[in-house]
Amino acid sequence: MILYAVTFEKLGKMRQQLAICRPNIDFQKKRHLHCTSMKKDVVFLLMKTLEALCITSPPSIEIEVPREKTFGDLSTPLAMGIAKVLKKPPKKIAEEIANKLQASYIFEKVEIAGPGFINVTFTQSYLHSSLQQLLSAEKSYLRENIGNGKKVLVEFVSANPTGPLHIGHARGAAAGNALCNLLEESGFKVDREYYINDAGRQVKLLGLSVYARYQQLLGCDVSFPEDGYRGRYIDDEAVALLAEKGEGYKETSFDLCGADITSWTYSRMLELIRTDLRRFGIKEFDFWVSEKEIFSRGEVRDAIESLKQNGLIYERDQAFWFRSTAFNDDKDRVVIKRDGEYTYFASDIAYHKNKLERGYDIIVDIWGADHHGYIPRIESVMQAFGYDITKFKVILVQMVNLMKQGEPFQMSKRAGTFVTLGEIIDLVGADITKFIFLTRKADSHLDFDLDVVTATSAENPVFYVQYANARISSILANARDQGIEAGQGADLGRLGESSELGLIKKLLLYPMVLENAARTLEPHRITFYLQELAGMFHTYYHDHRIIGADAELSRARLSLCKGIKIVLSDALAILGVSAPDKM
RNA sequence: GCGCCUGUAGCUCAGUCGGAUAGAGCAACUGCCUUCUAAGCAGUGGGUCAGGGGUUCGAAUCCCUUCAGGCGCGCCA
Repeated sequence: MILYAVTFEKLGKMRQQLAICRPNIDFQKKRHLHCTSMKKDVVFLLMKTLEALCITSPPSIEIEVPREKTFGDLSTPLAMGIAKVLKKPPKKIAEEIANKLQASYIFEKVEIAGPGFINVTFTQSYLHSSLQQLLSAEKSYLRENIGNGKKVLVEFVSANPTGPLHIGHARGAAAGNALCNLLEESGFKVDREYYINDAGRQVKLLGLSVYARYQQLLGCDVSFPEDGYRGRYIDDEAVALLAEKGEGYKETSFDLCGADITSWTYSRMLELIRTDLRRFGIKEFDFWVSEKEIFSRGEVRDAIESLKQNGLIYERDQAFWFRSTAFNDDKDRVVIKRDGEYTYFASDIAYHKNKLERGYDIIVDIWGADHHGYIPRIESVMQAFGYDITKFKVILVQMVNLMKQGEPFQMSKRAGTFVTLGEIIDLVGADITKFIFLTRKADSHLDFDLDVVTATSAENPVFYVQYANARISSILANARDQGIEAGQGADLGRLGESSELGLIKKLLLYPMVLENAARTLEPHRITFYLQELAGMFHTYYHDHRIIGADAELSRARLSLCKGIKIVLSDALAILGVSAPDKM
């Protein structure tokens, strides 16, 4: 299990930050260490050791958590990695490194195992003082600033405003929300964006559908549009329209009143979407970008014109094509149709140009996995405007298979067989739904069985984690009633049992979990960590009395509990899941 | 036909630029409430990492190939 890897370039930077680069440093000195996380302490020491051994060319330093407890607390395969370059056997290199490391006060043991792993075990005093740091610094101790203020734009959900959100949108919303929180907490400056496809015929069709139902309500024989939306919510909108606007549109042709009805319905749909997202616990979007406005500001025209000037647009068969094959795409794409209309892709070009020009360091699009075929053409757009595609990341969110009693439940907006996000929230709950989504990586298929997720608590891992937090809250409250305040001058040295030391180590791994999740854009790693930490706590709780006769020991254990609670609630907050104090 | 994704325990899924004896939850079975929250704990069983080949100190992970499933390949939106 690799938790950290740095290139030597990055190490150079760390070295500068730490402002110490003498070889032959005194490993007994404490002052250079312990200003940062457990991982950084180890990486720093390894780096110094390599310097002292005049090893200057290794590719990277990886820090892993070994599977087996007997292999120590952390481990590095470093020696195997550099064996080839140094033309020395890995075990020999590992030995030299280990001998040097041994001298550091933070290690109880430094061992060589297997083909050349270096396994380190921390001293109890190191663990105790690290826990103390966590308790006093809280959030700041848990953070690795990997973003460095870089600006990130994350676009997600972006569902057409032609109806309520459904469970597929919810998965994208949960993923995007957690990712944004995670990046923000990792030192990035994040903007959340929702792109509204309000220019095409879909919105017009929405208005037409409501118009038809409205006329039918008034007994007028207006035929329903063939591709119209047949969901029940359309009927509701027609009823609402009648209630609000009266019979004023009766027997009026769509040409005359269509614009009114469409915009009335459209804004209500958008409001519905916003409400559902809010109820789902998704943080407010910073920007709602309207496709229509991109058109009306002339950005589509300008974007195509700019490509044209670069010779990337040509005419064929009375249509205009973007030469995306000049980049990564397998065929050129039409941007202006034979009838003179722009294609959907044309506004996508303009929209992504717009994104690029806003000066972000990283642009993340979260799409439904069925759009994966669009990646090459959007990447082509990026390149056509002279940007590096490495700053563009697409996260594909796989479909959710909604199930009922083990059977697939087919949804169709047009057909009207539809379970809305609002209904899911009422039926299942926002926390459960979000947590289940975040327990899988985005790009994996997911069955969401309404009967399973609502049935027993055991099926819902979110309770398991929240319960640990609530238990601790309850214990802390209990202690407070007895006049004991956690974290106040406790002697953490009293935490000497292996379960206690194990919990401390687990807490100290949290910053690395966050960092890794942020680096890979995979928040689900946090979810797995949470379940492990909660599990360790439940076991500990079961076997130990926190508040007991020994006042000193009680205070120490309360401090440990507080540390666990800090991490649990922090991680849940990043996932966008609540951490109740009582359950 | 071409491209992308997926294939890991009965089920749902983790497994980190390739690392040590492949993990968790659920389901099944067996125990644990006079205690700070039993939405909990402890234990047991469960594997040809879809198949085959290659790369190397070392492969679930990388490459090739076969098979199975999903999705995408519009002058639709």
